[in-house]
Amino acid sequence: MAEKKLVEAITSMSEDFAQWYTDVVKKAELIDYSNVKGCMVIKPAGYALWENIQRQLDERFKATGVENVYMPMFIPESLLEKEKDHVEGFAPEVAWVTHGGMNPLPERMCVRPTSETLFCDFYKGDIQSYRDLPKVYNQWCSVVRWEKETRPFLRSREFLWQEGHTAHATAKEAEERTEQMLNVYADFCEEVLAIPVIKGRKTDKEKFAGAEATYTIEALMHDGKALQSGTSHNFGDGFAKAFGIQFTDKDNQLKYVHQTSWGMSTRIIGAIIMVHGDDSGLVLPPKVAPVQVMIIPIQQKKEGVLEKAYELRDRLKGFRVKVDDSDKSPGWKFSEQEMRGIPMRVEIGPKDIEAGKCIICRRDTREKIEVELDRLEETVEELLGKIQDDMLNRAKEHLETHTYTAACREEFERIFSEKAGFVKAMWCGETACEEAIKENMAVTSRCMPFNQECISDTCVYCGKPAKKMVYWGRAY
RNA sequence: CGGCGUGUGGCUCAGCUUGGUAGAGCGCUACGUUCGGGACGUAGAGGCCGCAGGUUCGAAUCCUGUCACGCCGACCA
Repeated sequence: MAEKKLVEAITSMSEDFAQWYTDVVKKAELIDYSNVKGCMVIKPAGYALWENIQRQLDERFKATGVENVYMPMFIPESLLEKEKDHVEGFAPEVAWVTHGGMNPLPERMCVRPTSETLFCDFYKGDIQSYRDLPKVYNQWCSVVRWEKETRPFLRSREFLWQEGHTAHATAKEAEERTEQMLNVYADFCEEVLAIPVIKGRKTDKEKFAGAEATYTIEALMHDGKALQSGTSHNFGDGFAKAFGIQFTDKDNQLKYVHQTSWGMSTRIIGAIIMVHGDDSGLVLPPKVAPVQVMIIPIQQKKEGVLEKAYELRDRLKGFRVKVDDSDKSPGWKFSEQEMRGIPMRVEIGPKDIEAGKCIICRRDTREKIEVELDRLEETVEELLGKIQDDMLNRAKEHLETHTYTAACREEFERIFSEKAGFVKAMWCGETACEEAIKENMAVTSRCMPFNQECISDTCVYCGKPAKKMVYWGRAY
């Protein structure tokens, strides 16, 4: 990032990454802070981004047979308490509703931190026969978790997400669905958001409260910290037993269903910012950018300039395109377009019109390209595709060059003291060892990747026989 | 929940030590000149200084309390 700094309003990444993040979120006009700590106003630019994520993810869900539903936002305390591990996991961070108007409620209710219990309660009554299975439901909603420390998108007290909840006749089918949805997330991140991810399984310590197995996709941010970007849980029949969700199978036996849940939240917007952003602001992959092309007229008061800009806009109707016809100076508009992460801008002024050309400037590389006006549509299409591909490739390269391998404890500790990124290392499989690593090194296990490698025979930390290769890192 | 910090026009902040007419820059409005990397001039509008007590002839400034927000830790998507 040795580029010239064009705008003072954004702190540079190298100076203070956290401040850079906050500056970008604000200057790109994604959110405003609100009067409630940890709750944010998502502004048009931020919400349009979420809508694009939502739409494309939803299409991918539906292609696998998912149906959307909506559950209540309140959970009676008695219902939340039905699954022991689950309530222990979430109790510290739920918000309680105790009154209706002036009157105390007979039973307090929490605002959903996640809706497993609600889906289970519903499924209990809705499922009788194997013919009622599978249930493959999803809801788009917000949930509330009363976090102590909050950051826009990364950790807010209320956040938007989707939560899928499925019920199946067999353990095998549930496991398949769990993995299938993890793959949907991973493919979505890579193909749409240009974010490469590591797919794997969480250790027992890190898995979801009440789950038998949690799968995760982990992405690496620009500062070398990890971000869990989507999760998929296999509950086995644990919730089914706690809630009594039974069905009569073909063999006339009463059986418990096997369940899964999976979610992706507005947190992914934080990942987009921290994977692709630079010192000039946000950089959006063309496939999710609410505006893909900003046309900026130069000397727009001169005869014919604005008209030409509108004409180009009309010719680019197949893309998400806008003309910045405000009366700011061109330099201002350039900076504005860059801070907002709009993938491409078209500069058009009297000189260009005379020459039958325009200037296209890529947001990701800031490369300026002179384009014949009659080749505009094809050039824009080609360049948007190239930007998308290049962004993924750069992110992949960053992931690769910031993934290290440690064979022994000395190496493990040295890498984390000198570098930021993922470290692949062997692990004995014991929670106590994992806790010691966290305690002493402030490093957590991110996942046990599906693509296992054998780095050594012994645990990188305690030296006992190794069971799994683990990605370790510092996480958001 | 612990540590640190901040509350003064829309925003960023100065003023507070040593009490005495509420300030600057940016933004905003109007008009004009500009326009290829955050242009400029002129004229305007906009504030009971987070809130509540107290001290004082007099409080943005001193004292007490309180609330809110931000950052960093512990916990979590």
